[in-house]
Amino acid sequence: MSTLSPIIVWFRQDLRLCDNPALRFAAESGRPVIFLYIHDLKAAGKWQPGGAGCWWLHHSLSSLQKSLDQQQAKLVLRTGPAEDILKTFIKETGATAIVWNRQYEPWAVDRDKQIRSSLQSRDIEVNDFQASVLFEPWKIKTRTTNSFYKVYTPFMKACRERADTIRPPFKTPDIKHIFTAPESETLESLNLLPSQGWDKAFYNAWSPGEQGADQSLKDFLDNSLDRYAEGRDYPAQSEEAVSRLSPHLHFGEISPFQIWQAVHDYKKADYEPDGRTYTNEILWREFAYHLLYNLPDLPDQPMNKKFSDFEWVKSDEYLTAWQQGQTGYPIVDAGMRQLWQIGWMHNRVRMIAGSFLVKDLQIDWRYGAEWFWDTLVDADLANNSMGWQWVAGCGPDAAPFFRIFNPVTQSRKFDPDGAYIRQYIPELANMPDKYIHAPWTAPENIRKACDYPPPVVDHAQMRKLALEKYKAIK
DNA sequence: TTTTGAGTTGTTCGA
DNA sequence: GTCGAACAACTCAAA
Repeated sequence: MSTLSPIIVWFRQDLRLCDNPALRFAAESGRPVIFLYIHDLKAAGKWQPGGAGCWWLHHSLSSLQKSLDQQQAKLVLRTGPAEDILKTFIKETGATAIVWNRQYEPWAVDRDKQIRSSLQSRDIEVNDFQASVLFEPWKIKTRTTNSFYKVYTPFMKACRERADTIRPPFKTPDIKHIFTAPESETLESLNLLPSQGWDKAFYNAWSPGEQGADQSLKDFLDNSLDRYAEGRDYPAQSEEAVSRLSPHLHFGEISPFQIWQAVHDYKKADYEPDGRTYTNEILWREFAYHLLYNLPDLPDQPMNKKFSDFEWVKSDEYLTAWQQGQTGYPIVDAGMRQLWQIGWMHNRVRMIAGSFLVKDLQIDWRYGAEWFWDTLVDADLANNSMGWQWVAGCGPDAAPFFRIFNPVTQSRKFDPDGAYIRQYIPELANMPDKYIHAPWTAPENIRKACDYPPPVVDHAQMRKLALEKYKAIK
């Protein structure tokens, strides 16, 4: 029997048992372990999880509960400000140690710093771990100026030079001592699920939780990795060759270490170019965390300050049309409806839809970021902020101002037979292939037979206007 | 210090 | 139909 006082494993965005350094530390400490999740929506301020994120969180917590149950352990749920909850909880359990895995969102960094010093002043042993990024965002520095990277390619090269430091994933630990679980709130009482039924289609599209994440990775390796470099651009279901791991990664149901290892282990000889293209995406994620950590303003302020003067259009009508998938540009609308239906959009289509909001409708990228934040199951502050700044052209590694996506050209190229469009826009089911990418060019009788809106704006005209505006802020 | 080369995902135009 | 160049100028990172 253990006479040691208990240790708390504070779960946050690391809802997994495998490759979990904090959990591993606790299990190896010999102390009785307590498993805690704190529900504190206020901590993140404006960036608290949106509707889709809450849906995922509910099911991910449920999955974690089940996994712990199998180990005869219990996940304790508590609601309230993290620091208060922890202090009470420590008093209640007599714990003298706590562990967690690090987060990098500015609000989380501040919160954790405060909690760490507050607990340490009460003689609580605090240990935190690197778990959700391959490289700590303060560790990768440029050779010449010893500052953080602002351009992806050199950052990526710097990461690859250090690839040998990427550790193999840890196994799920055997937890020998489990503390008798204190009282827990029920998962239902956290109220994470929507009261209206907008989440119906989510259930078929996703399996939140660690097992679902492992399965997604396995499916991706088995079916898609060896055609990823090319296939990743085609959003139609029958051709989709992406991993769909983004929500699992966001909630930490799987770690980048597990992915890195799995990709490198898988058919080593066939690593190029698909393995490299895919791991480059993992490194894009690293870059987003690198930027967010070093530039806490990233979610709200354009990196390129000239963009503070950009004259964005204020139009509720345009914004609503975009959000509801009623712009009259099928590829854009299909993407926005996919987002609404399953809380996720294929990356190629995110770029097209994002470009359309910012360059064709000329609406401030922050409105796009907010909408994505609320509707994406993979809403992630680092990825979302960087992605929108990139598409708007104001990011530190932005697309050149003249790179404006043509929604018709993109549609023809990446959804040639319109399968993706037809899946999400049933009104266009019978539109001939010839007109599917630009229905306004169809003869009137065909157009009239479909209940689909005409284009909200003229692309060629708006492109010209956008180019002029971009020139004006120089 | 200065120089040099490069920069995720594109489009259009003219030969 | 295909192909290469132009589309600005600037900032970043490394030599």
